[in-house]
Amino acid sequence: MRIATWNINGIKARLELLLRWLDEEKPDIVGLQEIKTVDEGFPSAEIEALGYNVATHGQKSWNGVALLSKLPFDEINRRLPGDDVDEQSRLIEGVFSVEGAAIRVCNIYLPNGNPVDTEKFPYKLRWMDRLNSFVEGRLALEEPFVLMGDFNLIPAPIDAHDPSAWWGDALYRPESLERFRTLTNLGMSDALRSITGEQAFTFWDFQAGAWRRNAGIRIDHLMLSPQAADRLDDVTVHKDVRGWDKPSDHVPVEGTFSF
DNA sequence: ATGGCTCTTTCTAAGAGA
Repeated sequence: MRIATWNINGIKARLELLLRWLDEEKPDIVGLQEIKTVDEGFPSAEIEALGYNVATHGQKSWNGVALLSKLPFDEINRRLPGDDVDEQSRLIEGVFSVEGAAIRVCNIYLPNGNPVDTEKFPYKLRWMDRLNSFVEGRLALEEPFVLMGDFNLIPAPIDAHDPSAWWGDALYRPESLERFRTLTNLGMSDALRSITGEQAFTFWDFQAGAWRRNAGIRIDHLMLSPQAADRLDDVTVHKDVRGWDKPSDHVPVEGTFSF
C-alpha cells in the first residue's frame, strides 16, 4: 500500500495537477493540505472518477484538509481535540481495513507560526502540544498509525539548503523542535529518516528562484507508530512534480508499506 | 548571487504562506 501526503496549495488552482499525478501514480491513500475551500467547493466528482473515496474538512480561503482513498472509510474524524474555540480546519483522520486489521491515517496541516512575535507562534506551540496529547491516545491503541502532512517544521540542519537562514523562524525555532522531538520520543518515527540519511527537500518557495537553486526545505513528513514503521518498505519524494506546470510549492511524499 | 511568487476574496488591494 502506498500512502502519500501533499500540500496542494489551493485545490481549485491545482485540480489538473492533482488529477495528472493521481492518474500517473495511483497511490492508495492521499492526504491533501491547504485545499483553501469549504467542503462544498471541493471537486470530489472529478477525483471520485479516478476511483477514490473523498473526505474533506474544509475552510473558506485558508487551511483545509482532505483524504482520498481507494479503500472505503470505516471511520472519519475531523478536528484536533483540545480547544473547542479553534476554528481552523487542520486535521482529518481515516480508518481503513486491510487484511482484517485497522490502519489509521491522520492528515494534518500544522500551523506555520510566523511571524513569531504575533499570536500565530503561541498558537502553533499550543497546537503541537494538543497534537502530542492526541498522538499519545492513538499510540495506546497499538495500531498501524500514520500521522502525515505539512508539519511546517524543519527537523534538522540537513533538512534545509541554508539552515542559518531559518534561525529564528517558527519552522526552526527551539520551541517548535522541542515539541517535534516529544512526538518522536512518544514513539512516532520519521519515515524518510528511517530509510535514508540523504538530504531530501519537499518544499521550494515560489520566490527568489528557490526551485532553480534547489534552495528547499523538508517540512512534509510521514510519522509512524511502531506498528506502521514495522511495515514500511520505502519512502519516495516526488520531486519532479515541482517542475510541472502550475505546481504547488510542496511536492508529494509517499510511503510504501507491506500491508 | 539580497533575487521576489502565487493563492485567496461577495477581489480589483491586501493578507497569508514559509
